[in-house]
Amino acid sequence: MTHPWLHTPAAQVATAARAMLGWTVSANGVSLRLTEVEAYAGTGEDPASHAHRGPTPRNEVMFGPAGNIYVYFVFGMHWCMNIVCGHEGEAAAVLLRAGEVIDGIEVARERRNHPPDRDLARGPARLVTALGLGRDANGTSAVDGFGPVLLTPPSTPVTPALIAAGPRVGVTAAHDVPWRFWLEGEPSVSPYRRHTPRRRPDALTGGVRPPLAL
DNA sequence: AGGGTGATAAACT
DNA sequence: GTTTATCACCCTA
Repeated sequence: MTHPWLHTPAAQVATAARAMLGWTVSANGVSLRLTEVEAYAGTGEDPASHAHRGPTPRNEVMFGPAGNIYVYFVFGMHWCMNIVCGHEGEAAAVLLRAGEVIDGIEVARERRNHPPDRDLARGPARLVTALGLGRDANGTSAVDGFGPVLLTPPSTPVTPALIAAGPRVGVTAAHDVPWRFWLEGEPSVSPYRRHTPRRRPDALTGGVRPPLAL
């Protein structure tokens, strides 16, 4: 079995996520070694998951076969990608948060407008940009060889002692669930950022607000 | 090193 | 109308 996590039930998506560290993602002439991922479970189980409230047009791919890619659009400008896990009909996915470029680095540098190398795929939206992907990859397979993306096992397995876990980045709900996994000591791992509530701009009234009572 | 914030649009209530 | 699984850039140290 070359892709053991493909047959892992959705309830064990965290195990699947750990198992994906060190794997290679290739697309459009760039290959990355995954250094950071996050697990998201399904309906009713994980308030931070897009599938928490059941199927919608956006998240329907999460309910499909494992190995497919779920791409979503956030903050009006960024694309992020997941690998779907769990059996068909269950919703679970692993968000690809960061990777180390191991092939096609010149292409990646151009796509990302020449940042420091460790930032090329440091963060989920940067990772998608470095791979030259977007909306079109949604629903394609990362394992059958016919889609734009190919996910392949590491040549040398990850050292288990290097795997660290902690809370997921930027999520509003379930911010204590330690379902973010990364490889300790990798420069490409994104810095942890807790969700910061944003105050909306004051409407019409000129922005006068009463002093905050502490 | 770390914290604040503007940009910007689709999904959801 | 509100929220958002982010990033780049600017500010204080």
